Amino acid sequence: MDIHHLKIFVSVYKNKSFTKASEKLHISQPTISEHIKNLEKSLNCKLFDRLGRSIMPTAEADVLYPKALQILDDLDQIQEDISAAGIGVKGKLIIGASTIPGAYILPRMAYTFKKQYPDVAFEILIEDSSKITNMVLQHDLFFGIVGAKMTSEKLDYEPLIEDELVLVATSKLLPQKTITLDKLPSIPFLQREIGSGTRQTFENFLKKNTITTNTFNIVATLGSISAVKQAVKENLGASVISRVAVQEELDSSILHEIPIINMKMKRKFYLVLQKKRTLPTQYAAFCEHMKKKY
Amino acid sequence: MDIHHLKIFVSVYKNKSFTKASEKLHISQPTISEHIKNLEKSLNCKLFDRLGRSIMPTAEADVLYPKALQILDDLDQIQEDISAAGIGVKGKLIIGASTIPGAYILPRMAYTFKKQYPDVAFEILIEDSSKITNMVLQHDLFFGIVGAKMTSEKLDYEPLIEDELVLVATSKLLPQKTITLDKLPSIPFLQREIGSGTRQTFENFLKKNTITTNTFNIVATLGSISAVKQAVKENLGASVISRVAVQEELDSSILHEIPIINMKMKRKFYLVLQKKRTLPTQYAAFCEHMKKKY
DNA sequence: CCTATGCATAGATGAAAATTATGCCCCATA
DNA sequence: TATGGGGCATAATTTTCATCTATGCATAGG
Repeated sequence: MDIHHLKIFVSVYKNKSFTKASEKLHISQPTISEHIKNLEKSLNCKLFDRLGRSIMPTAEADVLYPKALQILDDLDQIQEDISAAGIGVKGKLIIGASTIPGAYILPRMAYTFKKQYPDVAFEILIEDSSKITNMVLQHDLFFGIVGAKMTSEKLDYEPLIEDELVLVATSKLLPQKTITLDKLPSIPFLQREIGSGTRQTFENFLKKNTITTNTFNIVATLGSISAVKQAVKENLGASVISRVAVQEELDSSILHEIPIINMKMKRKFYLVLQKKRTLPTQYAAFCEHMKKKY
Repeated sequence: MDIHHLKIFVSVYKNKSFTKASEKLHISQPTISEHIKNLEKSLNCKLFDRLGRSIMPTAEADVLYPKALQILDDLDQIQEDISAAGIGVKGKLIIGASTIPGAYILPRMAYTFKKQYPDVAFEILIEDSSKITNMVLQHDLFFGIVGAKMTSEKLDYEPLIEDELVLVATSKLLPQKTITLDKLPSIPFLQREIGSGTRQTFENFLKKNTITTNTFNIVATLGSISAVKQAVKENLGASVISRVAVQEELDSSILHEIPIINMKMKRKFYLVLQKKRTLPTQYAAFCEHMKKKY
């Protein structure tokens, strides 16, 4: 049984005539005869009594007719639904991000995006960059926002946000306006745990200047940005933190930034997605939204 | 869009692979590729991202999948429904009948039939034979039960019931056991109105014996069988009535039958239906039921 | 880097769908 | 009762399209 059979059957039933149906459908009358015959065979019943000059639907045809109409309607509906599927920006957005973008960038983005498209819901998954990237590779995520690039032919990286690691402290602890690299070991320092992206990035910058944190005066090692921030505020020491994570404290002068002479620790966050993957509408829209904002 | 496309799409979606789908469906992999491509074109959207070694359904595919499943299920359901349509004897039976069968034969038939098949409902339409027959010819009725045959190539007549016109009266009015034809004019007689099948049949029998009712002693002309019966019971006269219509009164000796010497007024009732018309199950079953009973 | 796996493409083949031509049946009309 | 036209069925031919085999190209895993 085939859609075409049903269409022909419906037209014959409506027009109560093979010939009229053939005219309506712009196909020849023998074709109609043939298809009705096949449909009757496949359903194993007679659908129309051929009375010579006219035809009469049988009881089976009366049963079939509304069901056939239903199916044809459903099919049309599918076409519409599929076309409409892409129109509205709505649905869930599951977005992977590493710590900084997940905590300090995405929430703001999500907020402004949701104002524009209220029918979206966000789910932000915070994991380290490599885990996020792997999830994108395994199609567990449509995209992620990460600080580290992984070399893979399958992935597209789009630079999204400029960030910078800055040395911060209270002005009480470090009243000076600037500092030189060689003075760093002399100040009490708060660091993140091993594996933290911020710590890794920082140590990479140090390595370029052939320095390690071994010589540093480490007051404490803390497991999160907010723990470090809290400790800095309480004068336990200075620390190197993403600017975006301490922007608020810098603006309100709770903390202050001490530029390190001859050292800019810029870094970028990237949108990572699979080159060949088709993005659902809401993801594509959010992607545009983010690019526009920066 | 075609059922076949949907089947293939569903299999690909389920198996997350063109090749696996092709194996399941016992068709070649290029065929699958081709069909998915066509489906994508007809829906004007991408359904799967081809990632080289694997595929991923797009958002549109996620929308399509449950709908496609639904349609396929509905189609299967149709097959079943049509097959099942003929199994149960149920539904409405609209049956045309002339007066005698409509009043004295069909109700009993309907009663016994409904005991066997409780899910049927009867509607008995009482009109004269020619009107019933025309309704059958115009497909307003599947069949009728009539006393008069009409010559038409389109119709099938099946003899159903033997009936007989009998002279009845109370034993008080006509105590004799038999009567001769020539004595009829001497007894008070109740007749039906012109146009009544019973009167016509009776007069036809008289005509064969070169008699008319002109010489009869007509006490009254009455418009229905029950009116005639009532009048006979009240000793207004004798009358000629279908045996089936007075069987009860004869059995209980309220009336008695006076055979007319050398005169048998047998007649038949026929089931009339269109040769080429397919009967719905309940009609076919009722037809068999009636033939078995007589 | 090589091989196996999986989808796409091209060309060939065959089945099915559509068409034209025609026949038969029924009905209406003269 | 004969005749013509309308309507479905059948037959033979053409066209279309689904399917196949062979092959190419890309990717993932060893």
